Amino acid sequence: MLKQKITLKHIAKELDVSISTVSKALKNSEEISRDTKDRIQAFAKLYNYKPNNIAISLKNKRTKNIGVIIPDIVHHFFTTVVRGIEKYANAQGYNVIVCLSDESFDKEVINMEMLANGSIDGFIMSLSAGTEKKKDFNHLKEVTEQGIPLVLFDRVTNEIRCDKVVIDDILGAYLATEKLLKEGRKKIALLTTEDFFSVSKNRNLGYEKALRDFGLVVEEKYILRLPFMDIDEDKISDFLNSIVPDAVLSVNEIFGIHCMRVLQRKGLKVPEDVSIIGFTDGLLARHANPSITSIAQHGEKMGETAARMLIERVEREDESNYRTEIIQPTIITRESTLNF
Amino acid sequence: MLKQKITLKHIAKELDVSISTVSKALKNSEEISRDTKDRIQAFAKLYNYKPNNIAISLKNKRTKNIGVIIPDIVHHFFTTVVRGIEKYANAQGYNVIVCLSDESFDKEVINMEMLANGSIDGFIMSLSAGTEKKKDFNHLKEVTEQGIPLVLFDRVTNEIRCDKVVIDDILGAYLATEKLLKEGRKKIALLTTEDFFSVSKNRNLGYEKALRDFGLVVEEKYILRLPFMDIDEDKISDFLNSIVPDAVLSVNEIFGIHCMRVLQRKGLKVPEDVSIIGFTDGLLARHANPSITSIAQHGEKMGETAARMLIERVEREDESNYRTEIIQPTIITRESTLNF
DNA sequence: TATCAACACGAAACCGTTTTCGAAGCTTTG
DNA sequence: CAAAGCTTCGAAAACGGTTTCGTGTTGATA
Repeated sequence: MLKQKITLKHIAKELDVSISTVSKALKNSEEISRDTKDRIQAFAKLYNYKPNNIAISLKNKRTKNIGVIIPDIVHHFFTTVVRGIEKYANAQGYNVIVCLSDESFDKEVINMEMLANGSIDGFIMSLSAGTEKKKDFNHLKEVTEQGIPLVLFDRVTNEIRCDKVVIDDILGAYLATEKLLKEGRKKIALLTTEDFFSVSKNRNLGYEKALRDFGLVVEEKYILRLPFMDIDEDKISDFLNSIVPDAVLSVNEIFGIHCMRVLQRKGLKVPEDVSIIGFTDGLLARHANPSITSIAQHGEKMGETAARMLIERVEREDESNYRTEIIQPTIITRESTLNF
Repeated sequence: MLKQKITLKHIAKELDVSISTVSKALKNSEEISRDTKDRIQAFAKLYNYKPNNIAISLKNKRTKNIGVIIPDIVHHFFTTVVRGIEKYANAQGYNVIVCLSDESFDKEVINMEMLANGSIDGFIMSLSAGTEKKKDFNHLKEVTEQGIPLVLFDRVTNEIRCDKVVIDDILGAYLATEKLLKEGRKKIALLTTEDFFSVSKNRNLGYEKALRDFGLVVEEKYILRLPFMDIDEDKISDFLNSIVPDAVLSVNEIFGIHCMRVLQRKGLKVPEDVSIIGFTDGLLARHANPSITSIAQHGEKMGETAARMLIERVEREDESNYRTEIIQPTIITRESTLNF
């Protein structure tokens, strides 16, 4: 009952030819006579022969696997990136091995080591919070020094020379802030995280730049820095008691939506009294009531781009001209802003 | 500059011993003298030797890779399952190769074939919508006949004999409906999809059973069947014009949250006028305003369970006693119900 | 001193392919 | 008719490991 996988050796023995002949016949080599090829190919089809991937990988030192290491998978943005990677990679005949670092430096290192010993042809990754805090990139350095191609996306570092894909976070925040300013908003609050995230830092910069460009000053009291991934409506509530903004820019979806909840409970109307724009065009923004105007990061495009850069490098195998592709964010207008 | 990966052969030549000696020394074999082992191990450590995964896979016909095929990754439930699989698998030294079927039968088949030729030790999958509609499971049959272990989760079929993990959807819907009834609700609407999804069908059954147990009749006019993955607030609005429910049970998060939006725009208050319970305890339910009472499907536990069942079977390699583990759903009480 | 076990190591097969090279057997050519 | 050239195939090495089995050396024992 257990149909054992058939190998070249089996076919060779059965048809009384050599393994090499079978191999060549199945590749339609000119070396083999029409007759023999027909016999072998028919037999192979009958028994549904498929070459063993592992053996092929060992032979040509190519696995056709891509290793993807992301901090978290229960996260809309990363999920869209993975989808983009998957689509492009699959179309090129590559498989995607996904590992989660769980925002931990140690897990990131372990995962890289697990995959770096032949399992994959290259890495696509976004740094864990732990790594960004620690600023230790030796595991990345080791991998690139071994000649394994690496593409960093979103959470990147200048310490490593490799291909990168980022979005222009400064521009994104600028666009958002500009839109709020053009609606006539003057007291624009910023909900952000601690600064060690490269993305948050850049978003803060864009916000500040827009304010200054419009002749306003950046006031620290309008900025609320919340701990990463911690949703504490009380802190937001306290913040909104200390100042009364007429608009809010949030560097992520979660902070934005909870800010809206707090505002609504204080009896304020969105967008009549307060406009809200949030980063990340995810499910929450789309389905909230009112739906939230967002800065789209185009994760799927980012994933596709990263996969394209990686596969190109894997197949060209040169190690020069590292590029950084910059994805342009766009603003998606929804109900949480005035939109005239 | 390009540090080539070092192999047993390199070490052997450098230290003037045989490859077998190196291999044994690195495994601390008793056969090799303390002296030689020390030399070899020191050298290996110095040059950071790591055995090549592919070679090992070829030798022991074990890849330590698990293939996961899911319909979509930008979907909170599947994402939590993947996380559960990843955690358990990683802890056991396995890697996870994720493939997306995109709800398409053809892609599901292609993905399985790509992985079935040696790349993985076993499959964990949830059927695509296309496959459930087509009722063609030959690709699954082929794989199991080859002796490749398979675990189905959530969207499963009776046609295939293998391990399965499902949640008790009937119970979940029953619990939800029961809660609404106990709140005194009498006119409970059901938002569901077409019947070919095994999950939706069971949820409908649970809803109907609860109504009957409480002496109510199931009225078709209280049931709205929406196309899969299509969010059309107008249809919901029309539905809510034709009947006036005092509670709504939605078989997924999206329908539920949009139903709430429509109700709110009609001036109805949730939960004062209408209670809402939705399946899938995802981001939307958690962060909505008001937050939505949900049936938690415990995706992470499901993933863990599936991974455990698969790895056990891979490592025991027997082919009997297929089990179906049933995850118990639980109700998570939030703001969209009365909760007394 | 001859015998034998223990020790330490190497040769070789094997996993399933690909690919180079050599060598038959046949046909063509001068 | 001999040399050359095709056609068609097989042997063997290679990828990087693991593992079985054999063997030479050493020291102990009778």
